[in-house]
Amino acid sequence: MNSDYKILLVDDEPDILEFLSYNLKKEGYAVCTANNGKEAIVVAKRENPHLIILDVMMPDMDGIETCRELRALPGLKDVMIAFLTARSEDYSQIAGFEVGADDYINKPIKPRVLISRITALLRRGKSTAEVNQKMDLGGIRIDRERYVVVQDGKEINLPKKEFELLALLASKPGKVFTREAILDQVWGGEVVVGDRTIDVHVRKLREKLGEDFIRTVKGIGYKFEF
Amino acid sequence: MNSDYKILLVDDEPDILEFLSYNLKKEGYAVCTANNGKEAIVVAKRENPHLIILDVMMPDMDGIETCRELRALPGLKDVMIAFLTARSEDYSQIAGFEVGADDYINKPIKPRVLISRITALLRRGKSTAEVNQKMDLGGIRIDRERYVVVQDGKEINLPKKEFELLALLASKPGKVFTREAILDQVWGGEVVVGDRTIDVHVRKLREKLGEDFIRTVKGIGYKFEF
DNA sequence: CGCAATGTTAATTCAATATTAACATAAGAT
DNA sequence: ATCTTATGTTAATATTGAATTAACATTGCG
Repeated sequence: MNSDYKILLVDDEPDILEFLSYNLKKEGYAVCTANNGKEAIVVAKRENPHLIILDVMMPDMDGIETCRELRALPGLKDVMIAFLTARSEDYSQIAGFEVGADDYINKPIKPRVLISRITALLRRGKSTAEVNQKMDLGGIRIDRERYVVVQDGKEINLPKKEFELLALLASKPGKVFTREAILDQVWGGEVVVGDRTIDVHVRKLREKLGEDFIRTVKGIGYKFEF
Repeated sequence: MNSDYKILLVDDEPDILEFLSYNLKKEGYAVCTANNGKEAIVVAKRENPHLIILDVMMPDMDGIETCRELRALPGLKDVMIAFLTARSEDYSQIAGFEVGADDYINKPIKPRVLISRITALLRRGKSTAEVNQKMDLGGIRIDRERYVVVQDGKEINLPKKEFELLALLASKPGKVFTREAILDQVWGGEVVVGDRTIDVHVRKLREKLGEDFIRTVKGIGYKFEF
């Protein structure tokens, strides 16, 4: 489903906001909006969208300027940014790309083109967004891309099941995962394995990482803590 | 200097080819041309350009089809491809993005916009394209241009598949590439070859470079490390 | 205490990968 | 074209190391 993606629309004209919002929601995207540049920055910080669509012509702070400020925010380095321009404004295409835009979209907007364009943009952005699947907790970093766990700078290579188990527990530190849930997530629904299997994997993780990271909650399951 | 970048222009109208070529060369880009889709594929394979600009409307094989075939070539996964379209042909924008285009450029073409656009495109592609020029890692240098691998000063000639496999793994040292990803990148999407084929190529690389450069991550894939 | 849940270790099973050699195909040479 | 060699692929078999289990030990809560 497209709702994996959140899109922030920024335009001073409510009609356009409405029109875009309607079309994007219909495709299943999560949509949030802002009426001007200042608001856009606030919302962007809060919502962390995957894509921001900026009208170039706006009072006070125009799209170019907004884009520049957005790009300066640490968390928003990897967001895709597209500009909305009137067909004739060539100058803004130039300025836009210089300021770090990923695409521009001409008005008047045709829904089919819009959607197609956005799909392409998000697909392109995915590569970098996906890379950031790293977690960092209590001196331990789980690096999915390289498939290693880094503890105090040392790389630890874990076999698949151990890695996935650790990743699951660490994905919500403090939360207790029942054995059932663990089997379901790490092993996959249908697989049936013996009772002691999880314990053994936990043992190995404790050997490799230290005894204190995974805690047993008797009668319930296991949790990661640091 | 811009001449780090090679651009392939494809159009059936000599005038346009001439016009674009002139403007791009003036900016310092290396330019090569083709008059139709078939020719484009031949030239692209030979020249390995960073960016291909394709006219959508061409006799025989149109831009969309050409793009599809280009994308299917293993060596050209990372090329940037831009389409040249008449302003009205919205349909081609849709089809174009679906087929893996990175941008489209409207006719009539204004030099300033063209250059700005191309700069942006190349910058975007840089991450992957530039890396593929020359990499230097742990005593190994991969020289795409000369298609050789240099290890401790010695030149090693690798067959195509071995070279591409090594180049892929080395393009992101440490990153684990799944077999699926490897097949997709090195062999190309449609081709179906057995799983053991990859192993055999890995073995040959290990024979030639040493056992320790390619590490297998059981259940996941392979990674390059040094 | 007694019992059920969890821990531990080592042995076993099993699946993924490695290896080799045979076969197929493409590229170059004559 | 035909021969020749380099490259690519497959199939059969071996090997490795991860995953699982079995057997027994320990814990901790009612």
